[in-house]
Amino acid sequence: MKRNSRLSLALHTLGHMAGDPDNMRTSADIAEHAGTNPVVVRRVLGKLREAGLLTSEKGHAGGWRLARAPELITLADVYLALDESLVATGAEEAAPACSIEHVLQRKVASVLEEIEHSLIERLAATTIAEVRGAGDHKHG
Amino acid sequence: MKRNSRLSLALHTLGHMAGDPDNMRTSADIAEHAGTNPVVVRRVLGKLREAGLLTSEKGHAGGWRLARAPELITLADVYLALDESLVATGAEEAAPACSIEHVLQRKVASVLEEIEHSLIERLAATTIAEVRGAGDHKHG
DNA sequence: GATTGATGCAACTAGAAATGTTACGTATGA
DNA sequence: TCATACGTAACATTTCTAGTTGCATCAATC
Repeated sequence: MKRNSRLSLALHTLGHMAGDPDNMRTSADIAEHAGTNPVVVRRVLGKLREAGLLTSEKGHAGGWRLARAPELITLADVYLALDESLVATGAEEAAPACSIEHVLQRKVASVLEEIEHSLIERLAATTIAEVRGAGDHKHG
Repeated sequence: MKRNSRLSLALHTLGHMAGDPDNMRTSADIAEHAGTNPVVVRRVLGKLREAGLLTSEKGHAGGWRLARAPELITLADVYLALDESLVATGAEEAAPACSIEHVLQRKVASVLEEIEHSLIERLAATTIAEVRGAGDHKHG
């Protein structure tokens, strides 16, 4: 796979679940559909569970399920749950040579943060239900 | 450095140049300011030159300079020049098992493309001049 | 209670992608 | 002619992510 596969995998899986929310799915099933490994699935879905988007159950009849209606899960929820940080960079070099440098560094960082915030706002405008099927064809 | 360092380096350098557009800078100078290597700088700035944002000159008095006023260079110009693709994923697995899978894959991809498009629109709303200093303090 | 089948988690491997580095060719001005 | 700076290729290093294996834990079923 390539970059952004976590986000892609998460959206893919949630989209599936949105079509049949009561159905419990195992990580093995999901992994096969997504063409990856069950452990990878559990890793990603574990993040979503921490964020309260999914629930999981152990044992014989265990598996994964949506924690709430797909109309109430936005792409921003997913993005934030995965700790993605697409545009914002982490901590840069601590102490630059001159103070102008320092000001510029902070300015660049703040601009990028602003962009990231705009991105999250945009993500919040789309729900998993919309990812599923634009609302026009339901799954029984 | 870490991820997104190309975009960060580009904005940093362009911000510097915006403060004194007539000054010619060498990749060695820029690299020292940014705490990296001249070759890396030339790599990144080369992309910006291809996009027409910068000009470079060889030889004794050579170096790098803005190709146009910083007010006319947007963050979208920079982003696109660097061939960044933050949210959109490339080609996925070609043929999924069932057709529902196929539809869902395309749907996820199209949603991500839409998000990326929104991001670029947002980036186009900010110029290098604004990155420099929010427009209130100029450099002579 | 034993078995089966699921998650949870840790450790390790593998591979890809980005950066960093060295070296050399080419062009330009002094 | 020489010093300087870009252009580029080749290679090394680092970092990130996915993939894999193994085992503990827990719950339903036999």
